[in-house]
Formats: sequence, structure tokens, C-alpha cells
Amino acid sequence: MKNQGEDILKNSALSVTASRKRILEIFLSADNALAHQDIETKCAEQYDRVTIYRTLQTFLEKGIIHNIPSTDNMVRYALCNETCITSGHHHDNHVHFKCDNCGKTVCLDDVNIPAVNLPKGYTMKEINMVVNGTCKSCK
Amino acid sequence: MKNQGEDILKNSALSVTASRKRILEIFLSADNALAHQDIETKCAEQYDRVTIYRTLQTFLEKGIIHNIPSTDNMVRYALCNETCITSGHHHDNHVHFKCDNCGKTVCLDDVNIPAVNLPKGYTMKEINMVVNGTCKSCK
DNA sequence: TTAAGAATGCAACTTTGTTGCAAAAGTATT
DNA sequence: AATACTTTTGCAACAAAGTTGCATTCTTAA
Ligand SMILES: [Mn+2]
Ligand SMILES: [Mn+2]
Ligand SMILES: [Zn+2]
Ligand SMILES: [Zn+2]
Repeated sequence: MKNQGEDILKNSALSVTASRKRILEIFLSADNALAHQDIETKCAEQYDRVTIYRTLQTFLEKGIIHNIPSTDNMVRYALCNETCITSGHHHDNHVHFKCDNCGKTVCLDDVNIPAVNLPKGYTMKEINMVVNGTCKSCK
Repeated sequence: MKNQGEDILKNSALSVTASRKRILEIFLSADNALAHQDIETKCAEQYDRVTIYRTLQTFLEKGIIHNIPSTDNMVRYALCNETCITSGHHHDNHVHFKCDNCGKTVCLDDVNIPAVNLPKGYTMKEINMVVNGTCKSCK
């Protein structure tokens, strides 16, 4: 195995390009979820803004990353676990945490979203839970 | 009581202006959460875009409306219940539902967000839950 | 009615996101 | 290794979303 990013791309039947490898590398070495802006900052001199948009879109569709909702108009992205990548669709059922202090958003991979009962007539397809507060680094 | 919107403004110690009354009216008569864009569509000929931004911001701070996170870069807003308005900060603990079919986002006022256990070191301040699927009108 | 303070509209600007198309790079085949 | 085919990229041009400062207008309270 030469390169983890390369493997992910091949497993998802995507062609291996420099920008895709670089963006995956950024995700793989990040300890928190990233907004488009974050990625742009890390590689805008190398790759076009449009390419980053398109790459994130592709990664989402292939189940390589998932997006995390927010109230600040900054959708953030994080790597999915193996299951999403191999099955081609999302199986993310974990809670997300956004720290009000350091601003970082993280996946709490071990915290499952609890079940919720919807009123009659509503059908659930996907569920998202985002907790705000103070993270363990900032407490 | 001449006007419900006027009352809300007075209770929040806000001056009563035409644009604020109009925007409140829009919320009061809406059956779903509204994005900035939705409000703009309903009153852009009357009021400036900037005024709408500032009004929503003010309403948020006063606990008149709350915002609903999303993965589509369209934060939506809905009226808070009395408790938020009178106490000046948010007490919204209900689940939100976004229909993939009609696109509407609604407050499920009767569905409380279930408790969740965070890992050691994390402190919760706020919690958001958004469910996607098919709503009762679209089923 | 008036004076002080707050909200609004406007202009100018920045940031974010989208689209079409030609050039470049990647992949599969010989 | 060269080829042909397909996909991805960069660029340009644009559209949409959001921000800021400031002069004018509106609200409120005295
Ligand atoms: Mn996650
Ligand atoms: Mn709500
Ligand atoms: Zn933190
Ligand atoms: Zn619906």
C-alpha cells in the first residue's frame, strides 16, 4: 500500500488525480471536520476553487465523506468510515460536536444518535444530531 | 391586542417598525420554517435585503426566532415558543423535520430531542436534531 | 413637539457558489 | 510506449449571498 488516499479513490472507482489525493490527504490528517473554506486555505495556490467544489461533491456522492449541518452557513465535511465507502452510500449514525470555544467540529464516532419517535405520517430517511458546547480540549 | 407581531416586539423591548411587523407577520402565517431567501421573495419590493438580514439577526438574539441547521447552506428560521421570548434565550428542544419531497422544514414541537451521553470532557450547551424523509403531506 | 437614539436604505464591496468550454491528465487498449 | 477515449481540471464569466459604513428616516420618550 503506497498511499491511503489512492486506495480510497480506487475502491470508489475514481480516477486518481493530484487534487483528489491532496484533498484526501488533508482530510486524513485533520482531527476535525473541514469546511470548503478550510480546504481552500490549505491548497488554493495549488488547485482551483472550482475543483475543490467538484471534488467534495464527488466524494460525497461516493460515500467517501459526509457533511455536517450547521447554523452558520458553513457545511463541514468529514471522512466516512469504511462502511460508507465500500457500500457506496452513507451509514453515518454518529453525533457531531461543535465547540463554541475553539470552533472545531468533530465526529463522535462512538456516540450513536438515539432513536426518536416521529408523529404519524412522517417517514425518516436520515437523521442528524449536532451538539454545541465545550470540547474536551477546551474545558 | 391590535396586532400579535406588535406585542412580540414590545415584549422583547424592540421598537415597532414596519419591516419588523411585516417579517413577523410572514412567520406567523407560515406553516414551515423560512430561509432568508423565502422572506426576501415575500417582501423584497418593500424592504431592503440588508434590513431583512439585520432583522433576522435581531430576532435571533432576542429569542423571537430560532435557526435550524442544514446541509444545504440554507439556514432556516422559525418562531420560538413563548418561553424563549419571555426569558430572552432559547429553550427549543424539539426535533426538526425536512421533507425531501416538498422541501419544507417544520418544527415538530411535540417531539423532544432524546438525551444523549457525551464522552468525558465534553459539555453540552445546545443540541440540534434534524430528520430528513417524507412528511405527512407528501407520504 | 422636540431631541436623542435606533433602524433603514443605499452603495460599494467581499465572499461563496455555478456553468460552459477548451486544455490537460488519466485510463484502457493495442 | 504510443494511441484513442474519457474524465478531470482551470479559467473566465457570471450569479447569488452576505457585509459594512454612512446619510436619512423613523421611533420613542421626555
Ligand atoms: Mn461525522
Ligand atoms: Mn423549531
Ligand atoms: Zn474546543
Ligand atoms: Zn413534504
